[in-house]
Amino acid sequence: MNLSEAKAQFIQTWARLGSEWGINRTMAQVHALLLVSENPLSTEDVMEQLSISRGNANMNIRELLNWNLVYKAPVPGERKEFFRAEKDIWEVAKRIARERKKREIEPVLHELDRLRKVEEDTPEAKNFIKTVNDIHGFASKLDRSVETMMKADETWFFGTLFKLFK
Amino acid sequence: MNLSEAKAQFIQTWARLGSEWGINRTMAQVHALLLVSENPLSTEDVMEQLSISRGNANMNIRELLNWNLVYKAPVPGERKEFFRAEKDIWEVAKRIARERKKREIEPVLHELDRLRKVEEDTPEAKNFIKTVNDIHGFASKLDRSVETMMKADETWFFGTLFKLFK
DNA sequence: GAAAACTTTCAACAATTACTGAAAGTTTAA
DNA sequence: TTAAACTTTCAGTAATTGTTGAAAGTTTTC
Repeated sequence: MNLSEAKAQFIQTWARLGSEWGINRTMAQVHALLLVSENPLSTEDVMEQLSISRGNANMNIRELLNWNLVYKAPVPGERKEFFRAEKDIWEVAKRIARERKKREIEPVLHELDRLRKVEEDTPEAKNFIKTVNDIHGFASKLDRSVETMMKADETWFFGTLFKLFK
Repeated sequence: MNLSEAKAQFIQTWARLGSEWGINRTMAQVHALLLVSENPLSTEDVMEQLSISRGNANMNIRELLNWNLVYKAPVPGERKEFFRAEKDIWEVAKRIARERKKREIEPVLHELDRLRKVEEDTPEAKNFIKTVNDIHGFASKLDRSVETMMKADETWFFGTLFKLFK
């Protein structure tokens, strides 16, 4: 297998994974493309290499900047903007975790907390509250674990995890 | 807030969370409905309570059975099938993790492994291989952690995790 | 063994989500 | 200050994904 073939397949794999986890297919493709590009790319490069429109490229690059997965990379002597991806995969994982936690988990935790306050005293209501409570408790433990992970260092994190799980 | 209102909102919240994580909205709704239902429900109950068609109800219930998140619950004297959800939230988490790991993570790991075998010796190829290697390594550590989690007990798991992260 | 009770399938349709491309907006340099 | 270089927006369109409902399939009962 040659390099450009392998790169193309990597982009596809990454895109499929992304879309299975609720991340826009094209955003994942752009991310993958930048991950495997030696040098920073411009919007036009991305458009060409993925055969997508200017608007689409722009939107997805912007979104990747929001997620902090991609940086602007000024190229001396060029007026155009260039972009490069964060390549430290532990950083990437932490940033994705941070973003999804903030956008998706925290609102749910808040909502569940609200739902615990059902004002009925029937056995049925008690049962409902128990279910919601259980989920809330679990989700906040998970939330706190992610929080901690985000402050930790990869080697330490997995190292300790593995010793633990021996 | 009264109970039926709260249940309806719980179903909505669960459905939103599901769709943000790549799970079909209706499947999540059905799951949520069964989670907050005292007694097992029949396909017809689900159809009515969520205003969905027979085909749709059937498909999503079947899928939930595949994920092991829902059981058939024979009701004595009834010919119809009834269903109830697994309510132990730690079990639910493990089963979702198991299913997604199997369906989505493992194929990616396998694919990444294949991509490491680029047959070129340029610096560019070396760089590509490094990126793929890093991701592969990270993903398999994660994979193994999930594996371990699935064998563990909730109290022990979070207990140890928290002591660790003190 | 046939009809009633129930479950599953699937082609047509509907809803949702993503993309395009042209126009508007912004920045830069002379 | 203006025109060139570049970026962003967004209404219309396309692609994808999910749903319906009627027909086919299956199981149970008598």
